[in-house]
Amino acid sequence: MTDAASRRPTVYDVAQEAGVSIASVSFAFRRPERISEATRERVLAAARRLGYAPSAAARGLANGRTGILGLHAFDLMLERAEPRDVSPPRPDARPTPLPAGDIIPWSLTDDETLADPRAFPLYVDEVQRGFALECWMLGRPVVLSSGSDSDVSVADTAGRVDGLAIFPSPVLPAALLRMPATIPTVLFSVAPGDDPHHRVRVDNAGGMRGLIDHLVHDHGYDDVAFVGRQEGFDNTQRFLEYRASLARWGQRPREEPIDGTVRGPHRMVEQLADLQARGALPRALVCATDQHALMALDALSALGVRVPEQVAVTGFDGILAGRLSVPALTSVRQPMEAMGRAAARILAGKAGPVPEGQSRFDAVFAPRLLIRHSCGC
Amino acid sequence: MTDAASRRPTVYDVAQEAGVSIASVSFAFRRPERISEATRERVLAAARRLGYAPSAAARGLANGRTGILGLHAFDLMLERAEPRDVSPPRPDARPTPLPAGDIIPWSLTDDETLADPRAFPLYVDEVQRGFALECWMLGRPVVLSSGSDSDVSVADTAGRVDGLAIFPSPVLPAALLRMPATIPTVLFSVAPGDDPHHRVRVDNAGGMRGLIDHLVHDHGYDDVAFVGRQEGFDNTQRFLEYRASLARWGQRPREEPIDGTVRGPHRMVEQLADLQARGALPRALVCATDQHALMALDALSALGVRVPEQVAVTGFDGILAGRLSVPALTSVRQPMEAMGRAAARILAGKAGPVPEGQSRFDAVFAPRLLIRHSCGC
DNA sequence: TTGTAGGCGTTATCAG
DNA sequence: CTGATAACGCCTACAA
Repeated sequence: MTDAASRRPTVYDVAQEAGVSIASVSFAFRRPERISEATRERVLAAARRLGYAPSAAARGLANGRTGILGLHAFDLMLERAEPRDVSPPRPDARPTPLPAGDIIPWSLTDDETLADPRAFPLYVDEVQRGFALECWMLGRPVVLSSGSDSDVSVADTAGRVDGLAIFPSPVLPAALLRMPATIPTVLFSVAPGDDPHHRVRVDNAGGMRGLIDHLVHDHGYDDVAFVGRQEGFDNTQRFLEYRASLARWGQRPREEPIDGTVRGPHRMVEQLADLQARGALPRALVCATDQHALMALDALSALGVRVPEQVAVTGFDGILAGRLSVPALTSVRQPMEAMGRAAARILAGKAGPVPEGQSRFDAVFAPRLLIRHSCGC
Repeated sequence: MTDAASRRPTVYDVAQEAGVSIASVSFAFRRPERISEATRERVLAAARRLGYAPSAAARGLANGRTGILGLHAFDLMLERAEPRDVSPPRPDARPTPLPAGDIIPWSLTDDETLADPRAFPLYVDEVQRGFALECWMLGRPVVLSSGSDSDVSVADTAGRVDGLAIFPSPVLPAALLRMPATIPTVLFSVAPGDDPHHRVRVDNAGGMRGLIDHLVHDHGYDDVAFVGRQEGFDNTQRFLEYRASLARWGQRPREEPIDGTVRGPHRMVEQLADLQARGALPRALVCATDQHALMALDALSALGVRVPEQVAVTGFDGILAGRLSVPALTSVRQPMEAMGRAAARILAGKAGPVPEGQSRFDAVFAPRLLIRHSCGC
C-alpha cells in the first residue's frame, strides 16, 4: 500500500512496526517510567526507522494545551521595512524565485543594510530576545506573529498558544475584543486597567524625571522642548512627566511639542528648520524615543546645528543605535530583556503568585539614565 | 452547567449560540463564499460574544498542516548566556518570582548588558530576523526553538511545523536521524550532501579569497596566521581556502593555526602571549569569525600589541559588534538577512522551482568584503 | 506491563 | 446553502 510510504507515520504505524499497541508507543515517549525498558527500546527503534515524530497538533488537541508561548507584534513589517519598499503581508504572495546560478551575487540579496543598527535591533527586538531566551530556559518553543489592524492574526495566534504577550498598538483594544478570554495575556507598555490582562511596563515617569533633573539641574538648561506625539501609553506618560518635571523646577514647557513620529508623516524637520530660522531653537530636545532622537540628530545636522553645543538632544529606550550616533545619545534605558523574560515567566506560570490583593501582574520596571554625550556631558 | 462558562468555547458552543450547525461555523471562518452573508454575520457575532477562537491544534490535526514554519538552533542558551551564569534549559524550572514591590529596581533585572553588541545581535540573530521577516510577509507564524544534543527538541519542533530550518551544530547529524523524513528541511551552513535537505549557505571560499588577496596584495603582509578551530563546515572551509589562497600567492601558512573557539576552552590567549614572548607574532591574524576576531583584539590589547600597526586582524560574518570595536573590524559579511529569507521562502514553497537536475535547493550566497581599519586600512 | 476505546475541536465529504 | 458525520493523531482512563 502506498499509504504507509507517503503519509507521515503515526502512532499506528510505529505500533505495528514495533508489534505493540498505540498506547505503548505513546507511553514510550511521554511516560517512560510506565513501560518496560525492553518495549520502550523497541518502540523507539521502530519510530526512528519510520521517521516518526509525534504530531504536536494531535497532542495539543488531546491534552488541551500546545505548550507554546506566543509573542505578537502589530505592523512589524511596516516598522522594519521603513527604508525599503513596504509591501504588506500577503499569504498568497507570488513565489519570489531564488536567484538562479551557482552563487547568488550580493547585488541580488538586497541586503544593503550592513547590520544597520537604526533598523535592528530596536526596542521590540530586545524584548523579543528576552522573551525567547526565557522560553528556551523553560524548555518551551515560542511563536512569533505579526499582523495589523482588522486582521484576525492576534486571535489566530491566540489559538496556537498557551499564553500570549502582545506589543502595544493603536489597534490593540479592538484586537483584544476578538480574543478568547480564556488564554493568559501579557500586554507590554499599556496603561493599567480593569481588564484581566497582565502588564509589563517601564516606569516612564521615573525615567523622565531623572532625565529632566539632569538637564535642568546638572546642565542648567532653561528651554527644554519635547519631541514626539502623544501616541501610545509610553509616549504620553513621558510627555506628561516632562511637563510635570519642568514645572517642578519652575520652568514652563514650550507651548506645543515638536511633532514627530517614527512611522507616518510628521513635521519635525520643518518645525526644526522653522525654529532655527526664527532663532528660536530650544536649548534641549527631549525626545519621546531614541528613534525620534536619532531623527532629530539627523535633522539638526542637516540644518548645520551642532549637538550638544547649540542644542542638546536626549532619547528614551536605550537602543543600540544610540551608542553609535554622533554624538552618542544620552537616553533612558529600559531593561528590555528583563521585561521580555518577565512576560514569558508570567505566561508560563513561573512568576510566583500574583501580588496580594491583585488579580493579575502589573510589573513596572525601573529604567536607568544613560548619560552619554548628546546632552552636553 | 459550569461547562460552557469555564471551557474554551468551541464550534459547538458558537453553533448553538448562533443557532446553526458546526459546519456553518467552520465555513463562516474558512469559506466565507460558501455561506450566506446573513448566517455568516450571525456566526461571527456569536463567536465574538463567546470569545471564541478556533483551535489551531484541532485545525492542524484536521487538515494535516499547521501553517507554521520553524527555526531551530542548538545550545542557543549556551551561546548567548556566555557572560553570565549558564544554566541549561529546564522545563521544570522553579518559579523565579517577579520581584515584589511597586517598581522593580534596575539592580534586580540583571540587565547589565547595556545593549551589548558582543552578545546581540550575532549571526544567528540576523538570520533569524530575515527568517521571521519573510514569514511575516508570507503571513505565516514562526516557531523558534532551541535545545541541545540528545534532546528530542528538534523532532519535537518538527512535529509542530510544516517546514523547519536548522542552524548548524556538531550534533546536527544525530538529530537529523530522529527527524521525520516527511517534513521539508533547510540546513544553514552545512556541507552539501546526498540527503534530502535543502541548503542555505555562504560562499566561504570566495569570501576568504577576497580577504587574503586584500591582505597579501594590497597590504603586502607576508606572515598571515589563521585563528580558529576547524569545527563546522564554515570554519573548515574558511581555513582550507585561507591555505589555498596563501599558496596561490606563493606563501606558506603557519604550521599550526592558533587555537580558538567561541565556546569552550581554547588556548588563544596563551598562544598569542607565547608568540609575543618569542617575538614571533604573525603580521596578520585571519580569524574564522568576527567573534574570534573580537577575542583576538581583546587579547592583543591585553598584551600591549597595537592593532593594526603591529598585527592586523580580520574577522568573518560581519556582525554589528565589528563596527564598534576599536579598531573597527575588517571582515567578510554574509547576507544573513537574505539567507534567512531564502530559507523561509524555500520552506513555504515560494522559492520557485528547484534548479534543473537537482533534487533540492542549495542556495550559496556571495559574501562581501567589508574593509574597515583592523586590517591596516 | 500492555491493550482497548473514547474524546479532544476542526475540517471535509456528502446528503438534503 | 446548510446539516450530519467521519476522519485527523494522540492521550489516557480503564480493563485485561
